[in-house]
Amino acid sequence: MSEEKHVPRAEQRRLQMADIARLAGVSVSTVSRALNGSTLVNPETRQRVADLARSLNYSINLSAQNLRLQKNRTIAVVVPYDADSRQHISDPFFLSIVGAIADALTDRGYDMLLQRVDAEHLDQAAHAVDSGKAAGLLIIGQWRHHDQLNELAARKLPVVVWGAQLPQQLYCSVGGDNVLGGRLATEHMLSLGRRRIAFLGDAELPEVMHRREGYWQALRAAGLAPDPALELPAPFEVSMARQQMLDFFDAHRDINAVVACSDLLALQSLQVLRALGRRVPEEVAVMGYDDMPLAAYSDPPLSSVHQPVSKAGAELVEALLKMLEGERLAPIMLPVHLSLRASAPAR
Amino acid sequence: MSEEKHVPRAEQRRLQMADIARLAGVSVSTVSRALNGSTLVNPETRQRVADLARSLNYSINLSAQNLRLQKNRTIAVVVPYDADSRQHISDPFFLSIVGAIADALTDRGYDMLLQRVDAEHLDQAAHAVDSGKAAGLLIIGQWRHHDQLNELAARKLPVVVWGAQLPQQLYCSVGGDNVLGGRLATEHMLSLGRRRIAFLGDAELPEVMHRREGYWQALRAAGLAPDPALELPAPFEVSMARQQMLDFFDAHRDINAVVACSDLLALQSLQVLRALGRRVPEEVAVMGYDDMPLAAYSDPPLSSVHQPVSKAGAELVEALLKMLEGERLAPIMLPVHLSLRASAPAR
DNA sequence: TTGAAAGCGCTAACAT
DNA sequence: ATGTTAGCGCTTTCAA
Repeated sequence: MSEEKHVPRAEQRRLQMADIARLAGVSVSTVSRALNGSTLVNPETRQRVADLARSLNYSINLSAQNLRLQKNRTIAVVVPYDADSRQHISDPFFLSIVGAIADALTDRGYDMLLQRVDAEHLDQAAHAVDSGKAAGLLIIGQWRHHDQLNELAARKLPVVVWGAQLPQQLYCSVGGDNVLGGRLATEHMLSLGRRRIAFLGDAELPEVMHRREGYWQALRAAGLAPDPALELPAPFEVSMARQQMLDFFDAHRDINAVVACSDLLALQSLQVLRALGRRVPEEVAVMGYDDMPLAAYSDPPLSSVHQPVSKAGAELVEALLKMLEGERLAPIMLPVHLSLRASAPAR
Repeated sequence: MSEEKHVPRAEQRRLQMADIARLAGVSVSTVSRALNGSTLVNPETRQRVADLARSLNYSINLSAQNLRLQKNRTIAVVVPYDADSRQHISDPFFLSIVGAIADALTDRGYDMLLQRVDAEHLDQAAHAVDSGKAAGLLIIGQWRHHDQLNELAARKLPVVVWGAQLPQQLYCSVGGDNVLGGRLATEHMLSLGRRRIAFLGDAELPEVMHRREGYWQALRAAGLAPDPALELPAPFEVSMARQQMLDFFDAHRDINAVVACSDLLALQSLQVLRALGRRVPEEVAVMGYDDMPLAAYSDPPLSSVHQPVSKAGAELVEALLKMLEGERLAPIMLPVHLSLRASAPAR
C-alpha cells in the first residue's frame, strides 16, 4: 500500500525529522524551521509540528545539527589527576567547584563534559575542542604546567583555568586571592601570639606558592624571618601526608600554629597533633584552606580561609562564554576571607 | 600557483581529514583508515599520516563521526535537583559518586556528560539520548519518581539508576543494601543499651524507606514497637532541617540515640544536640549514613554506615555498558558496613 | 509560507 | 593497498 523504504525490523529506528515531516504532512525544511522557532513558518503549522515532536519524544539529532552548524553548546571541564598515584577525584574542593560549574553551565543552557586528564599532560585537554566535542575548556588547576596552558592559549583555544595569576600568562585564569589568603591566615596566628608557624603545602603548585608568599609577607611584617624548617611540602593526597606530618610535628615541638593549604591537610594535622598529644588550639592553632562545609564539623571546628566556590563556578563560566564571543579577558581574582572557629579562634 | 579553494582569511579554519590527506598525498579514505588503525593500510603510510595528524593537532571531528557511525561513546550522568529550593549540587555523597563515575568512565574510554535536571521531571533526562548526545543514562537517585524511571525503561532507553530496588521495577538499579544499613545502625544502638532511638530522614524517598524498614526490623527483633513520634522526616538539604531538629530533640528529651540518613544530617544533629546541652555519645549516640571521608573528623568523630562509593561508580558504569551490549540486567545491591567512631562507639 | 537541493566531515562498500 | 562515491540528519539558500 505504501512505497516506504524497507524498515529493518520491528526494532525501533531512531526518529528523525523526515518522520515528523511525513506525519505532519510538510517538508523537512518546514519541520526544521518550526522546531527552531523561525518566523517564516505558519504559527499553526509550527504548533502542529511542535506537538507532534513532543508527543513522539523527538529531539533534534545534535551530531547532525552540530556538523551542519559548525558549533555546539558543550563545555569541557577538565579535572587533572596525578598519574603516579592513580589518584581519583577525591579532593572535596575540586568536586565542589565542579558542582558549581555544572550549575552555572546549566543556567546558561550549556552542556558539561567532565573529563579527567593526566596532570602532566594538560595539553591533552585540547582534544575535546579539536574534535569538536566542546566549544571551550575549563581546566581546574594549573598544577606544574603553566607552559602547557600557555601553549593551549597560543593555539587560540578558548580556555579558562582555575588557578593563580602568573608572570607571562597567555591564558585567562580565575582564582582566589592566594597571597591574601596566606597573609590573612598567618596574620591571624600572629595576632594569637603565635611565632612558630608551620606552613603545609607543596609550593611547586602556583596557588600554594602564592599562599606561602602571603605567609612570608605576614611574618616579615611582624619582624620574623621565614624559617624553611617550618615548611612542609605536603602532597595534596592526604593519605600520603600522614607519616610526613607525624615526623614533621614530632621533629618541631616548638610549632604553635599551622597554616595548611587545604582543609584535608588541616584535618589530617588535627589528628596527627592529637596523636602526638598536642592540644588544639591551646598548644597549636590550626587553619585550613577552602572552608568546605563539612570542615566546620571537625573536632575542634576548623578555622579556614574561605573560597567562594559557587561564585568561582559562575565566574569561570562567564569568562569562558565571553571569550567564545571573541572578548579578550584579563585574569580574575576573587576575594577570600577567614572563617574563624575553635581550631584558631578569634581573639 | 594553486587552485585551492578560497580560504576565507588568515583566521584558522579548523583542520579536517581532507587537509591531512592533501598534505600526506593520499586520499581521505586512507587517512580515515590510518587514523582508525585499519590493517588495510600500509604501515609506513599509516605512520606518516599519524605523525602528520599529531603534529598538526588534528582530531577527528566527532560530530561527523558520530553522525556517520550512528553511535557515540558518551554517557550522560544526571544529578537531579530540587526545583523548589533551587538547591544546587551540594550533597557531598552525590558529588563523590559523580567523581567515582567519572573515573570509571574514563577507564573505559567513555566521555561523561554531567547534567542537572529537576527532580520532579526525571523523564527530561531522556533528551540526552533522544538527541544522540549520549548513548546511555546514569541517574543518581530515584527521588519520588519511580514511575517516570519506569517509563524511560519502557521506552527501551539504556538507563541505570542509583537507588533502591522497588516492586514492579522495569529499570536496572544499583544501590547499597539500605535495609541492612538501617538494621545494622539500629542494632548497634540497641547493643549500646539505647531504647529511644530516633530516625532522621524522609521516608518518601525509596532509599530512606528501606533504611527505616531495617530500623523497624531491628526494633521489633528487640521486642520494641516503632514509635512514629521518634521519626523525623528531615529534608536532604540540611539548612532547612536545623530548626526542625531543634524542635524535635527539644520535644523528645528521652531520645538516647539517633540514626540519620546522611552524614550531613548526622553532623547537623551533633550541633543541635550540643546546642541543647546534650552530651554525645554519653546521653545520645549518633550514627550517620554514607561515611564520607570528612565526616570522620567531626566532633566527636562520626560513626556511619559505610557505602562503597568507588565501587558504586564502577558498578553503575559496568551495568550500563553491559546494557548497551544488549544484556538484560537484574538490580544490583552493594554491601554496606558500619564504621564505628566516638559518636556511637563499639561496645 | 513552503519545498527542493546542496553540503557540513566522516566511514565503508565497492572498485581497482 | 588505495581511491571513488554515497550517504549519516540536519540547516539554509534559492526558487516558487
